[in-house]
Amino acid sequence: MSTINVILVDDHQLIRMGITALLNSEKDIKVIGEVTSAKEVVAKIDKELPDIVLMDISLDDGDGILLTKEICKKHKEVKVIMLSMHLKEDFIQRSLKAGASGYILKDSPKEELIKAIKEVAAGGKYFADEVSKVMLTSYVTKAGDVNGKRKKNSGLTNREIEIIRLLSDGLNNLKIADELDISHRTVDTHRTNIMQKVKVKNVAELVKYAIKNKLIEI
Amino acid sequence: MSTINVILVDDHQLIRMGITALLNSEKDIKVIGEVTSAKEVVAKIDKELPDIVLMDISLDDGDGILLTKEICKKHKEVKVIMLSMHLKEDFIQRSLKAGASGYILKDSPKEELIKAIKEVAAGGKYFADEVSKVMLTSYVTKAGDVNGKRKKNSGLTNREIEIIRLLSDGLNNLKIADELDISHRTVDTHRTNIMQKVKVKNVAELVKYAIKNKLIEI
DNA sequence: TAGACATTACGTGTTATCACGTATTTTTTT
DNA sequence: AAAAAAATACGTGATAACACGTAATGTCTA
Repeated sequence: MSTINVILVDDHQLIRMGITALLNSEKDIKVIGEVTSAKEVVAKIDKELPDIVLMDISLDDGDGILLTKEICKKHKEVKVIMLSMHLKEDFIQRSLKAGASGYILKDSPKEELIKAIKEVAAGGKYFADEVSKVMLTSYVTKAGDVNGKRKKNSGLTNREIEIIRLLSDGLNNLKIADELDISHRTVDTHRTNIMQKVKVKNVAELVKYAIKNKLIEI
Repeated sequence: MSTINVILVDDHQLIRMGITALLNSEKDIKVIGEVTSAKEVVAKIDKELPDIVLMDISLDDGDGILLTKEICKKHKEVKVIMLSMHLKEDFIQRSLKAGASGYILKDSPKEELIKAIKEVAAGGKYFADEVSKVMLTSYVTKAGDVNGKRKKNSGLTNREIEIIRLLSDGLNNLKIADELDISHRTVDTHRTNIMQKVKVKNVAELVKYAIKNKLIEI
């Protein structure tokens, strides 16, 4: 088996170092690049074309899920594995929808990370045990629509959820617009619609809603 | 110089691995134990009596700062260095008060960690550059006097906490003023002071701070 | 292919927030 | 009693949020 080239996206140096140290002890896997901020991710991947991207889900200056979406759309041969601190059903689902091939937790045993990389590099998918369990539970409880068509999300669209998460991160309309590459007026529209849908009247309540409904991590 | 014995307290395996890998490349430093939960910390330290404890500030099942206090009180020869994800003035000051000898960020360069350990093991103190800057800023802005008087005005006042609760409930300045029977300009002042103290720049971040610090419930 | 929904974007105006301040009064601590 | 801290309040100005709208595309699907 040829070497699996990995690019690591995480804004915490110690975590990057940990993973790198861990992966370098595997001879089949090579970390060919590390990226620390959302801004640099796409350019780096365009340039290096790795087999696997290990993507931290919560970057300081961006959103790992959005980046994943972009990457998967642009480079079909590049596989993305999400790295997350916590088990959040919403994150898992949105990661999958964005095109991620795996989802593992930062406190999973090291074997799991290596296994995940190998499996995904071989064209498969990999989810940590706990993640699979959450997915299953969710699948069961959401039964009633077999075709993966869930709608009961208080009627929030994907875009709206994205906006909520960025709002909750403390970004203002302009920064969100910048992040999503749309007009700030559009963000304003989304915000208005969101407020109406979830029946809140300001950001404070929206953040609490987002936390309550596990749209964001605290 | 004899070997510096380190115990590592962090609930995330990958971070523990990263730090261990990093430290083991230094011949003067040896990681003699890893602890993953708050419950086990004190017993482990009682038993091993390390030179240095690297303490994650936010453990899943406990509070790194409280543990630090306990350790420092019990074992004067054991030095604690805090490991934190973020620059929070409040955390820094509480850590110092608890007896920590250092405070570094998880995304600081690796040299910094090693330097910190050596410095603290030698009886000194070490703070990451950014941390020192926050401490200085705080010191300067809080001291309106030239005499270099020490104000350790770290915590939030009762009134400020009251305001945070109401803000987090989605009330605006006017409604809060009404609720507390004070002028809305006073609320504005409190809000400004709060934002400065906890180093956030808008309500979204403040709500998350409040939840994180258990000032409010969700 | 017509209809529904999602996403995009703008106009206009009011109100709130936030960032600078300064400053007095009350309460607590020394 | 003196000093420090907390709580009170105001001035000014820039920027952002919020509340109404309208409306053009894009996308999915019944």
